[in-house]
Amino acid sequence: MAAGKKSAAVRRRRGNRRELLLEAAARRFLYEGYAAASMRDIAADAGMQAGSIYYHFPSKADLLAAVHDEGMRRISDAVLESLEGPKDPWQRLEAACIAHLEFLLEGNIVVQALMQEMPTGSSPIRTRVTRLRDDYEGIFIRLLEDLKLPRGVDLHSLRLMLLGAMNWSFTWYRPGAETPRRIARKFVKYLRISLQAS
Amino acid sequence: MAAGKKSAAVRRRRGNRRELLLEAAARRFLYEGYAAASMRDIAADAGMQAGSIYYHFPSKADLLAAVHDEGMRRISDAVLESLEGPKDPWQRLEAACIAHLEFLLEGNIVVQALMQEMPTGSSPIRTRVTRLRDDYEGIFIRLLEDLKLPRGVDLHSLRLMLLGAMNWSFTWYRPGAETPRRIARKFVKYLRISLQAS
DNA sequence: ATATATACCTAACGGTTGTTTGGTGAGGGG
DNA sequence: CCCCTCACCAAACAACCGTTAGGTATATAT
Repeated sequence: MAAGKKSAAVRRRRGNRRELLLEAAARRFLYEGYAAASMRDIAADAGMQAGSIYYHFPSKADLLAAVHDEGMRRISDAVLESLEGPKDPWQRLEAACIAHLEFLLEGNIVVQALMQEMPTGSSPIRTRVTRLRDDYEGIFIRLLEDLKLPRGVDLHSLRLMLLGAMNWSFTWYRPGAETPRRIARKFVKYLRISLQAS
Repeated sequence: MAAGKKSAAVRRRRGNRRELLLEAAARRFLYEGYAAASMRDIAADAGMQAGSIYYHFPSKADLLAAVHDEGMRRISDAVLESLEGPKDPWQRLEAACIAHLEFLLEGNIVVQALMQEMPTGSSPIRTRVTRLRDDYEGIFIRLLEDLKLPRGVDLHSLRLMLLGAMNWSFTWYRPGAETPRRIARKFVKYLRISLQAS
């Protein structure tokens, strides 16, 4: 069909520019924060005018939401892909943590922007982003369940502890020192020693 | 001396208003973020005009720095005070973690404002705040050293893991559920099982 | 060749921002 | 009584903000 062909070509062009905009926005949001990042600066980084952003996104808040959506999608894909290889439950947890930290600390800027700022207030945007985050963390809940830990171990607190330690590393990580892979391995090792002993 | 008497009275008046301003600023910074919080709103919360802030602080950035200074001072005092009782190293660590989490999750708004936003860029303000933070975390390094853990345990990573897990709890903690005290106890318990077993 | 949709640009709008300036009443010291 | 410092107020400043309206070049469809 000619109609389908055209549609695909148009989508490609639109998508390219849109993605450029998304990355520019992510970078500004990450380094300056949402409120301090101006639409004019974001547009300039993407090589366009401020008003042109509104062809792609209806508002600044929607732009932030789009960055969050895309970031969550990318890190989710990466973690799920890392789980395709290993079969042993502890190896699977380790693989997921490595993927999580590598994407968070060295991966795409869109993923890193997730750490800087949640959409504030109680807007519908915030609730949707929160749900995306919960879905993602659900992956780790299932991984912890598969470990068949002794009863009495609180999987809820455990997940919060592990993800908290990893996410906070975003605030102190510096590229020269320890790799994300080694950090992830260490955190999992500590937990493993702990919980197998009990 | 009459001069000394007057000076004290003046200082008291000045200090009271300044502190009110500091708490108003902390609340706005916490709930809206630094950039989104306007000097007019902060001033209104403290019952004064926007311009009057500049009698107490030379700029908005300095106001943020003052909030950080005060917050770090308060949580440091609280943690150090919690260490005056217990003698056993593990009990001391637990006491410090409880004090840390209680102040962070339920304590004064000035302390909570610490979690929202670090001063951005590479300004001298940021470096000073970073040093304050390092000093504070030094308390925990010393507590971990006192545990006399088996060699091979990386105290550096351990501190980052423990503090990371605790600090990140700020993002998911909700007042109705588990208390900060119980959360802190759980985190320390996990570590304790882990490291004594190895 | 004409029509149409896409992907922008230019220019402007009203509002808000951090900050400055000049003034002012209260209250204690001499 | 005067004076002076403290702790503010009122008003304005230029700059910048998110957003909108209207125009336009390009590429495709007919």
